[in-house]
Amino acid sequence: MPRPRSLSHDDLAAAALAVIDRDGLAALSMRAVAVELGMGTMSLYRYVSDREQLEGLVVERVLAGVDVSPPPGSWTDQVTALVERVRAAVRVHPEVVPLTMTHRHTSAALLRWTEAILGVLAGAGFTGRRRVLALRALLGHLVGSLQLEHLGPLSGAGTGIMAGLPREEFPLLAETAREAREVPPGEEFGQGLAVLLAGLRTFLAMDEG
Amino acid sequence: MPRPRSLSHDDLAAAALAVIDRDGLAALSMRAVAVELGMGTMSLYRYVSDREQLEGLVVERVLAGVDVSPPPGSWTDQVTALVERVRAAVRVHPEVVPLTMTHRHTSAALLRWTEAILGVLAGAGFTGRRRVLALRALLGHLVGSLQLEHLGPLSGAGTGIMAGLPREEFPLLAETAREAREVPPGEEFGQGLAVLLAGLRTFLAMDEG
DNA sequence: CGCTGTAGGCGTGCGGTGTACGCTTACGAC
DNA sequence: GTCGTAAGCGTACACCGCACGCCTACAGCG
Repeated sequence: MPRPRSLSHDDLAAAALAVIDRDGLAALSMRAVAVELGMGTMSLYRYVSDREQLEGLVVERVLAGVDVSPPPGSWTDQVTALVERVRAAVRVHPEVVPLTMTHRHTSAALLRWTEAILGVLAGAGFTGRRRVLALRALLGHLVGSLQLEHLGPLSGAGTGIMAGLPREEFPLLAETAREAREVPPGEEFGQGLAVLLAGLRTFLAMDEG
Repeated sequence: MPRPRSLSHDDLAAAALAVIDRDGLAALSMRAVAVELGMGTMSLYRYVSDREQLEGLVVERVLAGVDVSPPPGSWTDQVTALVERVRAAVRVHPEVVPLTMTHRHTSAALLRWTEAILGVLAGAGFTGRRRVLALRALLGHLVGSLQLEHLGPLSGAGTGIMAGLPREEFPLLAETAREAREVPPGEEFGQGLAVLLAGLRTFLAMDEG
């Protein structure tokens, strides 16, 4: 009976995401989001109990569009597609990567995605503890790659520094870093995933044979 | 000729680490470290130009003790040992995990470690781009596993929530989460690494054959 | 011994953060 | 038209990193 809400949770998330995309994750603050929405800072707390919860809404918004239906193909193709879709969704907003780490376990979208991955793994013959470890390994690769790519891409400054390291002390590192500068992020991620899947396939074969 | 320094960089790092271990990473502040050292907040800036640099010192201290000499054995055994040593060093101070992510590329200890890993990979026959991708995959697994373990261990609350999910909507997730609660973190990490190494081995064989 | 210059240590203050609390005000139902 | 509820906001507090300037302990020198 009192006045109706003028904003939805998704409006909040969109405003926060706009701040992040424009000014970076460090610029995300309750005040900044309030300005973005044209309202007072404390008004946000009518919709959200916490900065924490607002961050969760942002993550949810980023991940909400991910299609969790496995495409036709082998189980490795299906896993690859599902993992690549998450990566693609996150890469559109690189600055939210740290948030996806923190709020990983509260995202409904990610729960649905995990269920889909588990479905593929189960269909491939992974059961019990093997399935737990397979999921965890895939998740580890996804998280690790996103993190590495975000705060130290192969083409970035860190690699440049390594490439210029004294060759007598770090011969391999210097050479490898020079090589690394020419590896595009997509290939890095994809090949790493392929290695992991090859390993999982041998484990599966061990189990069956 | 003026009065001598009364603190070393390592003293600062030790004090900061004490704060982190006692009160958590969120409690790390220049003021808290100063209190820990029994001095004024601004005195810290005689030793350190920045909070950023102080964090770097903490990471360096945590990683400094890691032995980078590969043990005898196969190349996979050597890689496993080196990776496990970093994991062991970081696990002593779980709260610094996020810092190790951020300051990864500025740590001298980690550079030496990377050089050692590359030495093992080179000895095993990895060259050029293959070596880049192998290193990156290993680093991805290390980072991802540390991150996952830190903010969502299999035995933690998140897994418990998943285990209690509605079975009609998330049948596999609920079942897998129940199974996951009994997987110790060490096994999770070790098996994931084993899978990755199995994959790398097949890639190496492909290259040779 | 006393002087002197360097650099260690510290106090204050500024602009930022998240958010607790209480007020005003718009609105739907009677 | 009146009333109750909840939306929206202003103020205030405790915390943060850090710029700036002051005071002072000390090593080297005459």
